Amino acid sequence: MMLGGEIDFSKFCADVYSVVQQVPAGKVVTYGLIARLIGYPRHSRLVGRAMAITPHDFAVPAWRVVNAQGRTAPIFPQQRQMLLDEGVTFTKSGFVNLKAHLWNPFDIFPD
DNA sequence: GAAATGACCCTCA
DNA sequence: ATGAGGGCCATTT
Repeated sequence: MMLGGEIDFSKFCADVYSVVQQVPAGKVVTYGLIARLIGYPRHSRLVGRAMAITPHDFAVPAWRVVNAQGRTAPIFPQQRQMLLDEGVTFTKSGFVNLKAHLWNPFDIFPD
């Protein structure tokens, strides 16, 4: 059983991955947004930890996860090119253009 | 148990 | 844009 405040990390990871799997090609999602969507609004860092142990296969599109500034992951150098291959645009300074590519989880206004 | 660590987030200068 | 500083919180030293 989970004691107060503690987290079932394996379940947490499963929830994180289930969200990431819903992000379509050409869109990105942020750590903080994922954290809020799965009910752990203050755990953006833990989301990062979950992503760090994601196998580099195609089951979970980990490359579509960036931080709130549009920065790509420090330990994942290929990420930028992979996003470019999907048509994601970057600013001159190397940040993802979130205004254009941040995924809307509610899909109120489909593209 | 204290201190350091990290794919984070925010504000301000 | 860049950097500093504070806040955050589970995990690992």
